[in-house]
Amino acid sequence: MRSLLYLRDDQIKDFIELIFYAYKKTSSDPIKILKKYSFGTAHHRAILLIERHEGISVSQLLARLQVTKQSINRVLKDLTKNKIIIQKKGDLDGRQRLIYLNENGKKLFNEIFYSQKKRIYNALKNSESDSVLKFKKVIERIVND
Amino acid sequence: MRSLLYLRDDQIKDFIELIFYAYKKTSSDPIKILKKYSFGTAHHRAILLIERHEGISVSQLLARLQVTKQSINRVLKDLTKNKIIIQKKGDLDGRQRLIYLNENGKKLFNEIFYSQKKRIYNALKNSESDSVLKFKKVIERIVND
DNA sequence: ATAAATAAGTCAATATAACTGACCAATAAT
DNA sequence: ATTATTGGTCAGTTATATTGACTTATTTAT
Repeated sequence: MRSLLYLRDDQIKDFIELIFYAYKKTSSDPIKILKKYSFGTAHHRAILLIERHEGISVSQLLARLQVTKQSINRVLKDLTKNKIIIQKKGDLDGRQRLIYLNENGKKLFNEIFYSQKKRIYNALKNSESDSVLKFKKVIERIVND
Repeated sequence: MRSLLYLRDDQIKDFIELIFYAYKKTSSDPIKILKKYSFGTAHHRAILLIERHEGISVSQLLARLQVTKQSINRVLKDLTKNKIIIQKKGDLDGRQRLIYLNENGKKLFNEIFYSQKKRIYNALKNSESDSVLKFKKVIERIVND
């Protein structure tokens, strides 16, 4: 196996470190906003997923967040109490409780998203579209084994 | 402001989601290995940083992990007890306790790294070097505001 | 030489976010 | 009618981090 310059161990270690900091930074931006509701990162990730997949079921949310039922339930309770989400009984499958952001929730999402968008936008605006698309392709390959 | 295709809100939301999964996946690969020592993600991140910066001081480690002194101390105690690291008094500044992996620690690091490397390597091996370099540039821009 | 600042470590109490395991109710699939 | 699935819940536990106060050793500044 050729030892390609861009695949040397040091480069790969760099990538692992960078991925950690990228996550850390993009997820820490909205913390001040979420604190107003005493929400944490668990609530944050749930809100992002619900916005991207309106009407998602509890088990789908569970699979995406890779946490347990007990864990997600605490979060969903908090979000419901604070009138961020509503849950509707599924039409096709009455066992499911499909989750939607309500008006309040959409407002909160936009606040959160704006704080994260700034970081990503600033990072990408000076890159060529080619770089951005290639970035996306590579990160997708990392995510999907 | 032009609404560039690759900078639309949906794309940016994709990126935020992808960064989360990239982090989640690269950090979950080594969990089985770490469980042998009853180490968690806190120990994991410390080991990675110590390997990349042999002789790092406690306060530098602290700053990079962005946790408190009390928090890192629990981890360093565990790592010392399990003979993963050693701490040496600094030559230039005797107050510092510089941290090094010992032989055992290097072995553990290699085990961990190999499990993560597979994922990154497989993702990158079929990409052109150009894509990989551009990926790195973009993620660096995301990390450094 | 003495005082102030810094690096590291520690004690105690608390918060949070997750976990395991067991169990139940409603609904769907066979 | 039986079994499987979706979701919810109770109880107990673990991992990781926090705040705040305090100590020791060492370095820097006056």
